Amino acid sequence: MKNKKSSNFSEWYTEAILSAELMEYSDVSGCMIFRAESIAMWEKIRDELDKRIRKLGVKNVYFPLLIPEKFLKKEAEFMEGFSPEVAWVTHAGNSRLSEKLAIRPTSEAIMYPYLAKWIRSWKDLPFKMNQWSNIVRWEFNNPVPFLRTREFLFNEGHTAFATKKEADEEVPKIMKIYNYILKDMMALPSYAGRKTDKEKFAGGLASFSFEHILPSKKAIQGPAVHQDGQNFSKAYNISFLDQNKKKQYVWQNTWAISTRNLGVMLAVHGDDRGLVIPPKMASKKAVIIPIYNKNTKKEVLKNANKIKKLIPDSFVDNRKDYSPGYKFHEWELKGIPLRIEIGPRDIKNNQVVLVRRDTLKKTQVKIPALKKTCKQELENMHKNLYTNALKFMKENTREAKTYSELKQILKKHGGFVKASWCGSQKCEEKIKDETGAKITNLPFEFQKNIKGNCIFCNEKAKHIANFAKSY
RNA sequence: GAGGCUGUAGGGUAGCUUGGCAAUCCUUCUAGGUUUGGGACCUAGCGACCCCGGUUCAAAUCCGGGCAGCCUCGCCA
Repeated sequence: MKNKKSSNFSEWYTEAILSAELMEYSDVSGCMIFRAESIAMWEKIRDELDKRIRKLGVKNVYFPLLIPEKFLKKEAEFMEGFSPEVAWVTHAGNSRLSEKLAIRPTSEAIMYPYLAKWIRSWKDLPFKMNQWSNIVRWEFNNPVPFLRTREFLFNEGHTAFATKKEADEEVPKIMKIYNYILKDMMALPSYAGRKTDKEKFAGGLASFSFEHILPSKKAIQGPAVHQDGQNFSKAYNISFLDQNKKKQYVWQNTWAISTRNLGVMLAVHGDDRGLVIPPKMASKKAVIIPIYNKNTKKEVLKNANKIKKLIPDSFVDNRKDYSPGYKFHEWELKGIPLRIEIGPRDIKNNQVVLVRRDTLKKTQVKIPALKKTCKQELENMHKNLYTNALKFMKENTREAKTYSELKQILKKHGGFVKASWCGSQKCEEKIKDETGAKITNLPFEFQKNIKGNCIFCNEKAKHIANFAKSY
């Protein structure tokens, strides 16, 4: 690694991801190549989410990539929110298409006309579907691996209910699943909360999100659940006859987690030696590095292979012509959670040298205890990564009692700033204009016993908001 | 979409101010040999001036335009 995380985060991040072979730039700016190891991580998220949403009765579907322009225009606010970054297909071969087709920036517009067709009766509800898709949002900002790619992957859950109550009840269930993925798989802390009306999803009623902090002390949005209310159902005429034969519009939710979160995870946990993959996200959890010479080679390799069988998701790096030191560096860069070194000296003592990627601490472990120790160390590593990340987030969450304090903290430290807010969009906008910080969300955990006055207008405060400059 | 900085082999670089390149060094890669407890060594080899124009006898170097990367700002997941 040429760059240090602490002194040059952006370049460290790009260097680590490219050299760990997770991603490659393609010739189309912003459209990046997700290489095998990053897709393997994405698949872990996918599998876990699938497993959990299936239990809620959600079924996977697949809708077309291309959306007719007229579909997209049905919901005005939504269209307006996305139109600057929609990519269009205008030609087939040399002939111009009679209607241009949008490459989906998200799938509401292609899904909902058909939902309108499929949902007729109260018996058709609730209707719960999910799609794993690639979408294109043609941003004009600098693309950054995972964090900002023009094409990215996400899940998009789309559910429809007969009543607002049912739609409301789904929100915490989905939030809980996302929280599991963030906290228990990716070792990522976050502030979960409600978006303000200004920041919510275009065309929706309310949005709930998880907000993370990057090492650069900027906030970045994680997964989100949007309550669309009846905005889309009215625009796309998704209605049903209720038990009283009365026409009703459905209440809808959408929810998503994207490949951006992989970037957040890599950025948060990595160090000056490269990436650190949280154990539950690593498809290879341990690398076994044999150390031998001509005379001991056979013996060492034999023992290394035995250990491979002992430790789940481990592999032996038996490449010739690479010194052990070279291999150490390579796997540290790639972030494999555990390294097991085994050489003649270890074999003699019936032990190995175990090194954890996060602490880099070496311990000698007797082979009979190795399986258990590895399992334990992987758990400890997960806890340690989460604890450190949480500590960083908390250290970078400050409280502002006055507006000038807010400005000062943002300027001096960055990160999140807790401050009381009256709830008016006017104050929110003015603060954003003047400081560059927006309300990332209104964290659930901050909303108890609200006292005091709005930091900006001094009216009675309704919320404690998290302000931050965001990615 | 606006501004600033940058662009030389797979990666990292020297050269650019003052045009003379037939392009420096390290690393990776390929072949062979010797090695292997924290990026081993020897020998041989492959590999680049972002693109398009212009100025000039001559352009990596100067000029114009594009594209791409990095950093701010707006927007987003």
